[in-house]
Amino acid sequence: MSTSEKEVPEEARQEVAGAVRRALAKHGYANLTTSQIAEETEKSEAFLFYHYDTKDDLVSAFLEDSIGWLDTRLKLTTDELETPDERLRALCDIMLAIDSPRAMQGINIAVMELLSHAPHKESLQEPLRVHQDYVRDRLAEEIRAGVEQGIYREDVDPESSASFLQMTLDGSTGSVLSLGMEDVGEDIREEIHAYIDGLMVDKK
Amino acid sequence: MSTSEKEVPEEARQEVAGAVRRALAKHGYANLTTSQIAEETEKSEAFLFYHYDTKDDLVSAFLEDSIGWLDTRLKLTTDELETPDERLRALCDIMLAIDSPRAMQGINIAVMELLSHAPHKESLQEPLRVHQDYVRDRLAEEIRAGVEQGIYREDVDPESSASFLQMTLDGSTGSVLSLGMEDVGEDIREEIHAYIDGLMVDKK
DNA sequence: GTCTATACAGTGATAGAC
DNA sequence: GTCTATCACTGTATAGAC
Repeated sequence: MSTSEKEVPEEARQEVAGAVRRALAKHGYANLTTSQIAEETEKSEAFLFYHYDTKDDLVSAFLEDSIGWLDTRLKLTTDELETPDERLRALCDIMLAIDSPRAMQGINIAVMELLSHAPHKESLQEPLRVHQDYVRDRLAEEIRAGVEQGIYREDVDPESSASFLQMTLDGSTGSVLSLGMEDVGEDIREEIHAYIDGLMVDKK
Repeated sequence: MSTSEKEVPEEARQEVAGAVRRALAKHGYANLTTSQIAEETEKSEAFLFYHYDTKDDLVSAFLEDSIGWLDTRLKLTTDELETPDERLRALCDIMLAIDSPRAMQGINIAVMELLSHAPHKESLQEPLRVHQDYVRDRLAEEIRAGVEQGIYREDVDPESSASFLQMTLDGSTGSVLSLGMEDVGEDIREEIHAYIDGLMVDKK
């Protein structure tokens, strides 16, 4: 981390993170340039390099901001739900970016893209791992609560099921959103909810 | 497609496709340069531009070659299996790149990476869609056969289940392989096979 | 057909004025 | 702190020799 976090004022951080998000949405990571990021700002390109040392740092700033954003969004939604089952399904819906604001979709796609480039870019790995772990832990948390409350079967392993759900959600973001198959989205959602149904104790 | 396919001799196609695959595995798509591709060849950089018009065409050549490669590999494996259920599970294992040759893992990761950049690169979309459709159709085919033979439940929708499986396989490639969580791979495999178990008619 | 050499257009990052 | 101007460098693609 070439840019120490304390140095950058909150206002600039917000502006940069948003600009990177919009630039990523428009141009993708592979062709992302600092001048494109600057275009999404009211400021100039030099503004970016005054606050951050390198282009990598700009992307990292976006990633950290996204995790915070996601955190807030997930808390907001699940706080007003009663049962673990409702919360688990709501979490999946959010990650599927169904009925979500534009920014959420942008974040999901961008994270997916960065994820696929992580093997070749060390600086991306740690923040992405934090992001992935955070989501999986939230899923596992609700599944575990569901098991304890007798909603899900005793033999359900919260960790494995959470990983499985996350893979599917990631994959969905990757191919459904990326290739623009919007119509498949609803199908996938139903399949995911069917999978969750399968976790529940048989109600006869 | 700026480079007509007929023009390029088979020998050159093979050499280029392999070089792109190795270069992609080493450096990733975002930082891929034509000189890196040339380094994976016995030839020079100009050799590439003699046979192909643009860098994009080089990547497309790799994609088309990969689909052919995958096709052969899938046929080879499934041909020697008896039941749709065995074949479906074998297909999933291959896509998970478990016990697969290096080249297969490289292809999976590369396809994943290209997939995530597809929204921003029109030239990638069609070959990738072909690839995705091909895999999903193979999965759906076996599921449909399984339903017809009474192995899977009557109410299983082959298309939806195939999509769901594919999302999970893609997601697995994306995060498991990309972030280097090799140990999670076996867990995911078990969950996928458990999902397939869930498609089967209850044996009581 | 393949090479070496190079043209030409960006790109990330900096300098110095304000 | 933010700008304009600019630099050093890399990357794609081409020219011309062989």
